[in-house]
Amino acid sequence: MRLHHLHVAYVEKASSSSSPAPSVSPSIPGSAFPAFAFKCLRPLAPKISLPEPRKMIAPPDFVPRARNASKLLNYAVQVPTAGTTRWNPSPEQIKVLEMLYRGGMRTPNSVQIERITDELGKYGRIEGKNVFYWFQNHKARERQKQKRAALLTLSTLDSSSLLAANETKEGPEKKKKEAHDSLTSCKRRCKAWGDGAGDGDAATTEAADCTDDVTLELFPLRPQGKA
Amino acid sequence: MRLHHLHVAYVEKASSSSSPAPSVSPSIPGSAFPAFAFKCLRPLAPKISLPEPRKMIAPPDFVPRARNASKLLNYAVQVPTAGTTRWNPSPEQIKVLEMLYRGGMRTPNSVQIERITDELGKYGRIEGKNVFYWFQNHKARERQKQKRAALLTLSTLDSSSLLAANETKEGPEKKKKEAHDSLTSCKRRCKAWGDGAGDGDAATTEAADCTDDVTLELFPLRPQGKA
DNA sequence: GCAAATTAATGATTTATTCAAG
DNA sequence: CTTGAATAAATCATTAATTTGC
Repeated sequence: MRLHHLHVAYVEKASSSSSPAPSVSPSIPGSAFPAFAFKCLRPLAPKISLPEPRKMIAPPDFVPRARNASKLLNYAVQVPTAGTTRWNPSPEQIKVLEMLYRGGMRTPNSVQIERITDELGKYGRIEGKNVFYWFQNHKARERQKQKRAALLTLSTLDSSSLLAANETKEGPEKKKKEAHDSLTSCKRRCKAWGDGAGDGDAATTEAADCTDDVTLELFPLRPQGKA
Repeated sequence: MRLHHLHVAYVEKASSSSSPAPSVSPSIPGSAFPAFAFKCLRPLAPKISLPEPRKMIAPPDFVPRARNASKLLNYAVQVPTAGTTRWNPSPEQIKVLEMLYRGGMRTPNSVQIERITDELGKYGRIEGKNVFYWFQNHKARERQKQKRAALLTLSTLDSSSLLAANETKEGPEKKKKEAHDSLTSCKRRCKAWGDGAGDGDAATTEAADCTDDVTLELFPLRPQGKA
């Protein structure tokens, strides 16, 4: 009954970082979006326009994980030539991302990610997945930070049981698994963030309508358009 | 000093299965692979060949979840024309998927997914994400089924404490969070399932080399090639 | 002062849990 | 109730800080 949204991945230009010019690197070729930048195109059958096109998660790459391979068999791991490993966000990028986060953005949709990626691309190599991951991780870690602080506060003004001995050096100390949404009661708050319903060829959707509860514009610098 | 791997997304061919002569729903347009079908290609810099090219998850679609959207604002959700909502696997599809699962496949890589999707496309509408999700869910649910059975067995032959009252109607009953890998000791067994390291243009990798501990061929019916 | 060893942050995956369509 | 779809939590792995020995 819904539309089917075909997701079209558009390739990134492949060899992009030949001359990174690290700090601000203006010329990040292509690579606007890795792959998960698919948008919902043809419904596969003449469907009506959904309320929203249903999102879609992007499954992993299916390639098995190579846990500590590089460590185990580190034979001649030469040339750290250009940064090609994991994304290393520049201060500007982090600043903007945090601004957006504080603005209330939790899980940006494809259009938003595209914008953000495009914008942050000015400050260094970045891909859509980086933006996505950043929000995922940041959200999660802010939450757990808050949680920790919360129950530490509770315990402090409750019985002062000195549970500070927990994280002396033990990072993952079994976790409490409690207080899932106690303090951070804003569980699933503003889940409706834009739409991402790029219908068919209308890829130029504004996506600036997300006036949910935050009034922060995505990128005031770039109201619209690609240029 | 590490090596880096750049992951390059490759576009899907869009309309590959133009005339599959399917048994059930004939006109499945393209959609051989959604987007998460990227593979790790060139390292962007002359890196040495990794043990394996590092996988890459495919971040969700970024479109916010529409939990009960269609229910909340179900204004004129007309025409249930053709099934376009969620994938409804045909018996043949399920049969093949279960066969593959029993064969040992847990998380197929992109090449495998592509194949499976393409193959199962003969039996009805299907997308790569469906295959991916199926394996995810099936794995998870088989695991929890096994876990449940395991500790139920234990409790039965231990003290017969009748903990069956737990899941009368309460699906998510806080979970035990215990016995993470007690009975299902095969934790992360055959994680090495193929490679997905389609090197460069050699997209016609066999992907039939995964002779890990299962000898089941992916699709004996279709040894290789698209046609 | 620098480079190897160690620790802390955090980017990237995988797994578990939840939601809702059929 | 089953199960496809999506999100959140947990986990892993890599990179930057930091420390230590020279």
